[in-house]
Amino acid sequence: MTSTAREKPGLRMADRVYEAIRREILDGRLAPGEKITEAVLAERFAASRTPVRSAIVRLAGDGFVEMTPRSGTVVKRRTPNEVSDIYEVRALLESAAAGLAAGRCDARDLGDLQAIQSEMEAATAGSWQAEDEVVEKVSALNQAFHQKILEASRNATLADSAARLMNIGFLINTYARFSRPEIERSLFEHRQLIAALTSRDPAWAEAVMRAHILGARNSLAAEG
Amino acid sequence: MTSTAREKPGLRMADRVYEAIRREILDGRLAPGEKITEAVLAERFAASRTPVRSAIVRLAGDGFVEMTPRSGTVVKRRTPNEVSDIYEVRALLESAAAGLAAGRCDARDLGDLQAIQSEMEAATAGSWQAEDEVVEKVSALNQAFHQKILEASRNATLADSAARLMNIGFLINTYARFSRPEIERSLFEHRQLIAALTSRDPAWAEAVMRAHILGARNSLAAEG
DNA sequence: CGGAGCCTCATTGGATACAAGTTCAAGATC
DNA sequence: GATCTTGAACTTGTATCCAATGAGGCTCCG
Repeated sequence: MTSTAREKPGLRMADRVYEAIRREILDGRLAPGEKITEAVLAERFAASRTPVRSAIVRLAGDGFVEMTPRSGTVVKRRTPNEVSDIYEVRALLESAAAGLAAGRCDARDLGDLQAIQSEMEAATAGSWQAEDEVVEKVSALNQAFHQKILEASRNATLADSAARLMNIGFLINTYARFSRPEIERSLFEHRQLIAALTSRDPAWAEAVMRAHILGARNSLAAEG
Repeated sequence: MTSTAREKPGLRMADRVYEAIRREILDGRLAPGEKITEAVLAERFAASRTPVRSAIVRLAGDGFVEMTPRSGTVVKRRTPNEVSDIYEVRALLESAAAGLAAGRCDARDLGDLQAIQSEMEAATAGSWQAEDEVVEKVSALNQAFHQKILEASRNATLADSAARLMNIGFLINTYARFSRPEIERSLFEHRQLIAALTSRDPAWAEAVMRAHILGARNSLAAEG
């Protein structure tokens, strides 16, 4: 897996820094184009430059930042075209994953997916929460849903390639992607996806997933 | 780009070490499962542990090695199934790239491809060379050919994802993939690919590329 | 007043020193 | 005899230190 670290969370400073910087980028607290200086981050996380440096190297490998040899590191900018390209490749990979999953998933997978779906619907229905919390929760569950399907494809390489792109894609305008109408659409399409997987229909699953992702791309292009 | 460094090649020790280790893995001089110790590599490359460590972190990100927190690093093993999975995803990505390239490539791209093809045929025809040299040359040209088509797809994300897999895939049994009959088949299919691109036929290009890669997977499974 | 060259300074890259954890083996105990 | 314990050496992870280089500002000249 590319970026899931489930080891004891207090041990490697480099990992904590990696996650922290990644979160700051995803949250927009580190804006695209912004310069990153190792010493500043080191002080912010109460660490030395060594683990910060290691984290930055990893982030560069994941495509979050860009290191230029002796000049410095900046958060990578992405043009609308690049974003569109990312979604295109995601559509390709994840639709293939959905098709495979339709032929390979078991009852447990389907149960997990249904559980995620239920939680997502509950989170959406809960109108007492602040909209920000809803968006955050939905975003996390959405990611879990897609991840689960990738797993169910039983092709680790495919899952990893797609997960990489998912992570990068999520740094763009989460709020536009999860406005209320978008959430409704997402819920509907996820239901379809579960139906397709349950009925073991690869072509259907593939098509729904492709439509799901390309639809997201389109709404992103319209609003972003 | 993931792993192309075209800056002045004497400046960053970390990059030189990265390339060196990567080559050793691709050449099989570092075997899958073998343990990597930073101090050893540091001495071998006349460097300190710092750049070696940086290189290892990058290699882990690229999927060449596996770091376990305080235990050590080993060259990643791949089961035949994983290899098959890699080829499956490559087929998916590169066939899509070929399809896009058919609609987007220009005369310059086609010229470059033709040049690579000619060089490859020349290398094959030259029977005075040692077989090892032929294989090495053909392997490099083959990689260049595929890379060129990825470029011509004009989708950097797609190109990067596929290139990543290509690099990983090439560490497996280069010699089986480039036995004489395989080279002949490769040359033939590359010719078809150029024809499809030249006639701007996306469906054809896509199909040929898919057949090309899945064929390679099959012959690899048969011999490896 | 504007531009080119130099110079200082901030920042990155590498080396070394140190701390902490893991593995492996030898020994003791059941 | 097998297993658990304990200890020592090795290896990784982090901190600090030093060198080298790119960037920005300042001055001097046109």
